[in-house]
Amino acid sequence: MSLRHATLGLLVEMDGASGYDLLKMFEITMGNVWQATQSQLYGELNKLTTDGFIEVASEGPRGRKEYRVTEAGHGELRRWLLEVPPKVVRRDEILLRLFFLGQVEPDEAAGFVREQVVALDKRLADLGELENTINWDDANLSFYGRLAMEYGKRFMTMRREWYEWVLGEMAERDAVKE
Amino acid sequence: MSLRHATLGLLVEMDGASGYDLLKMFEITMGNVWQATQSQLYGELNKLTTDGFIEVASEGPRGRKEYRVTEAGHGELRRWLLEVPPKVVRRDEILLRLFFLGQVEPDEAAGFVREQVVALDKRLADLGELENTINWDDANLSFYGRLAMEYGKRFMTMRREWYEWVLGEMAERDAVKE
DNA sequence: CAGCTCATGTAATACGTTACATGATTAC
DNA sequence: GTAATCATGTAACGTATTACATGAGCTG
Repeated sequence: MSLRHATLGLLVEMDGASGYDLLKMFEITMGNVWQATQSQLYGELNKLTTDGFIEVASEGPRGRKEYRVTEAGHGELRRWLLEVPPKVVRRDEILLRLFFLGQVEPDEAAGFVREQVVALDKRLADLGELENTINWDDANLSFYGRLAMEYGKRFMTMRREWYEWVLGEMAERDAVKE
Repeated sequence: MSLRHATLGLLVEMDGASGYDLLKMFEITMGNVWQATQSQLYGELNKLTTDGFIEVASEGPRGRKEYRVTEAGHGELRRWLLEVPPKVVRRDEILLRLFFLGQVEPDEAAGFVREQVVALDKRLADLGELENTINWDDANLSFYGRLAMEYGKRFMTMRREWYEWVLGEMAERDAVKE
């Protein structure tokens, strides 16, 4: 049920927005935090409306609907933030592959890890670029968004170091085998 | 489609097993990597059989079915490992909450972060315990499993340090406000 | 023989992805 | 006037969670 709360939270921070606006916000600021597709978002907005957590504040051109969080919605968000224990979902495709890399040749395994390093460096660069692009005008989004961004950096750096370490371990093992 | 490959990979490493055995293996060794529920696993085993990637090698007491990976299954696993680009899903409920912590009082927000630290310490302790429990007899599972475990440790440690840093940032901000 | 563990399955529901579909408005 | 952008929606399918259901075999 977290898409629901991500939507509510963003709507509060943005002080009202359309589905289209929200979608962009998900792409830009929430890339490292929570993904959402267009279909999913529009569906959720309708459900949130039915449940009374948001309402259509005004309608604009091209069928645009500007949503706003209701009192009930603020309550729900607060309840979720403080009372619902976070559910940690652990599913990492890269780690999963690593687990089974013993089933291919050592050089193929090392190649896989090196590809991940390249991909990671690209993402780190993208993150740096994003950091410069973002308009940190909202006080809350700015403070907490910056914390999340720092997390992203630390996470990728940790991952990079671990990859290097893995390559070292692999090299060592293969050297011993000779 | 990764449950499929997690199942194939584990079946290869275990050199054949029942759904029940696999389920335990998922719980014990794959906790930090890939979660699976009982329903999901049994369903996937039947689909894998239909698709010819695994087969029932023998049947035991209580309707037990011992599965084994077929040639086609080995090929599929190899293909997935080396040719299918890993899909990174970024959804982190804790980070998501952090993003919106500006919407509750500062002390409530700090309380939330502190709770996460406690939960993390518990998981780190569990991981250490798990490390001692595991029977690292299979050469591949031992080598790659150890790499994955090291990842788990580094990940949690990074996270812990970041939480500390977050608490520091929060304290600083609140001090400035006075 | 009672209770535990082993062992598999299904049904309902929720959540997520991909693709398709449509049309209004704006900018050039 | 045509291309790009804004804007929303639905349908089909795949994946995941929860709960229910059932029974065989082992242990004391």
